[in-house]
Amino acid sequence: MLKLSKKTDYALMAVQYMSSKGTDRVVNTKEIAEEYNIPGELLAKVLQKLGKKGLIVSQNGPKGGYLLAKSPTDISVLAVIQAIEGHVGITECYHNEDSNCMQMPRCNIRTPLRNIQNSIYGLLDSMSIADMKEFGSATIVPQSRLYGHRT
Amino acid sequence: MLKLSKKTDYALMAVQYMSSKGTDRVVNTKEIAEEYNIPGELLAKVLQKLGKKGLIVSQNGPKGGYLLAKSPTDISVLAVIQAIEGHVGITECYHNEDSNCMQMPRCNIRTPLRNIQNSIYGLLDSMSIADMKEFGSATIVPQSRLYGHRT
DNA sequence: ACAGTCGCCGACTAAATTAATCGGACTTAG
DNA sequence: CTAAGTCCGATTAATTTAGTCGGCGACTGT
Repeated sequence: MLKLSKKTDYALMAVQYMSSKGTDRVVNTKEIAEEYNIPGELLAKVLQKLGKKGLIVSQNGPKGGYLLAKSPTDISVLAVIQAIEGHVGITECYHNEDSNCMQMPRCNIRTPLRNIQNSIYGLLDSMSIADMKEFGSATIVPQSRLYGHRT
Repeated sequence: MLKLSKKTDYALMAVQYMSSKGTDRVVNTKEIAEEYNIPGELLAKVLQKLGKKGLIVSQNGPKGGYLLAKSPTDISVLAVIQAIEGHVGITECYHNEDSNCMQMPRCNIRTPLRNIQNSIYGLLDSMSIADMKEFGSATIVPQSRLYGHRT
């Protein structure tokens, strides 16, 4: 349905939150969960995934928690999404070799959809967490002229 | 998961198919279903939805079927997607008034995600069925420079 | 050294969405 | 008048997503 999952939302919120707290401050799961009314156990898993992907760094024990692994300008929205959702494909039948899609043989939409997908990838990759923060308060619309041949 | 539903895929395939058959030729559900190995009953509903939205025109009785309602250059990919999926929202908590999202009060990602969504909308709206056909055989990549400040 | 806080992990259940099927009505060319 | 088609709502099946549970391991402070 072309929608991000809740987990991904949570991931973006968390990363954004950490970003807002500075790069040095250790933040724990409970703190974020309470800030945004997110089920703690679920958020925990989300953060663990982000950790595994190297986007954030964990610190064990009491007073432990998480830190951003890099500068917010170096973490793309795409990276966060992919960390949680794995392969982000606009369609099943394209990149997935074992998708045994019945339409494969004659499919007439794969190539154009892949192009659309690539454009979306490009967009998501070009936006960093730092950018999100910026756009969050202001109302800048990063609308782009892409093809622009339709009205 | 940022993926189109099968129904939407079917819709795009069908419209594309009709487009390829010319604007005057009446095409029936079975024909398309067999061409692409799509469950007929399901495709039927998809086509009915496209009909209701005025993208295609139906013709009853034997030798009936469907026709594109307009030129393939005037049918955007977005229109087809929206005909099937209704409101295409990258996130729950934004446009939907009754989504009672628990994160609403402090959500720090709504605005930036809306901007991303708008960009995707723009992309999908700028691409027509006729464009898809073009990109289908060739391998043109309509990748765009959008922000371009990340490597 | 041990107790409490916190991350780590996998299995599980519940809920929601999507895919597909079924049954029957309406329309119309031949 | 009948067969080939669309039309439509209800239902079931399958898949995905959301959230829960229980136990383990790491670390800090006393």
